[in-house]
Amino acid sequence: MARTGRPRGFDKDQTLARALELFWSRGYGATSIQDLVDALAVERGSLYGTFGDKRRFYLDAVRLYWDVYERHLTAALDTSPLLPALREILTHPVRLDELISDVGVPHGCLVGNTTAELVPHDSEATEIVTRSYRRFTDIVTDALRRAQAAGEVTDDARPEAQAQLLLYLVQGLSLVSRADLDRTAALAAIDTAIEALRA
Amino acid sequence: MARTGRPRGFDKDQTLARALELFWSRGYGATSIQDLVDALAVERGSLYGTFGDKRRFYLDAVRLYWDVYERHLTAALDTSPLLPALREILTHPVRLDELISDVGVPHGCLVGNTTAELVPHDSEATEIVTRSYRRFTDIVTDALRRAQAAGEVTDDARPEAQAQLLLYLVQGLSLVSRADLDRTAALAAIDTAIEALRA
DNA sequence: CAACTTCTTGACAGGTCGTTCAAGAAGTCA
DNA sequence: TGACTTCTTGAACGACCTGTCAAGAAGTTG
Repeated sequence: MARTGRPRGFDKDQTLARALELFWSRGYGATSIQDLVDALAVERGSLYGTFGDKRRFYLDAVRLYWDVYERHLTAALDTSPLLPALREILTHPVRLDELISDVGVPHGCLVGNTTAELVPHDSEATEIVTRSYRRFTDIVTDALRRAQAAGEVTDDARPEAQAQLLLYLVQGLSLVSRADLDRTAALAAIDTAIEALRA
Repeated sequence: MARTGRPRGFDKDQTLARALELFWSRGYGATSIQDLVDALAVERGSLYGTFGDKRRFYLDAVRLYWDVYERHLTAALDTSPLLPALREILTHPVRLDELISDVGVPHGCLVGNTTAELVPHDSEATEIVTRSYRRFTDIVTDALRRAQAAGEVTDDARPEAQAQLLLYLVQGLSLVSRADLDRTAALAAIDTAIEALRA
């Protein structure tokens, strides 16, 4: 049963991806529907018809953000030795190629930004970010467990605790780098953390 | 030269402190002037007359927050051995007594929240949070330098890098704990970090 | 072709927001 | 007391915001 009626004049996935960029750099509250209409070249009614209200639109963007990130994370950590890959993941927020806004400053992690702005008073947002954090620690814990077994990573601490620490590190780094992107200091801190994990 | 005219009917400092609480738990955008009027029992005109506009009011609250925190930090780290005191500082965001909103969830660090919501598009906010981060790392660096000299903390890494790492850790912890306050996991991660610092 | 369905457009409604202001209240000072 | 200064009060303003909707446009189907 093919869809009948007038076809959409824009690509839904691509529009969501571009909305994600906007939400990411400006935040939820500071991004108005009018901003989206202007940036996406899609009229209000079409946005509402396609994505529902603003909150749903935003949460869909956050979900998309996390899905992409999780795929990247899983793929990157499926390797040995682990520590170089881990270092790569941690330095992600301070690299300028992928995570930069037009003013030349990284805009952090969208999940973290959502945590600051919508959690805990928005329960659906809380659920999304909580699940994202859990998945991060699960994926990293698995990788660390393998690396401990291989003798690459110290077993002075449990992999769960190490993974939780790395979650805090990457979130803190993402946040602080919005204000104060000192790449040298950031890389030195990351290297310190990586070295502390070495067996 | 004594001030003439009708005296203020409320305490300025105390009102700012209570506004800080509100801004802290709800964020800048989600706290309306009406919310402040209701919570502080001070009419709009008086707030504007005393504190200027909303943004100035908020930034003053952030400055107050940081001043209090910095005094606490400096005093707490002026001790030996350092690591127990450092552990105390790091666990601060997950303790419920001082940093909890009415729904029983910590609301993070106001400086970090400001970073997520107002940085980088508000230059004055950016300046405040950047300075706060710098002061944190300066204070912690000094303490670590002393503790390295005393043989308590490892000198495998430079104290600057260790301090930067601790900044990321405490900011990440504050943020993530808003969504997912697993005290056991948080404490295990903190202990892992502290042990990695031990000589 | 005509009937039908869906998408697009942009004006509009209704609410909330930050901010201002004029009039009255409550002090100080001479 | 009267002049002066500052604070308080709450109504009002204009801007902006999210969300809706009716009319037209553009496809599909038979």
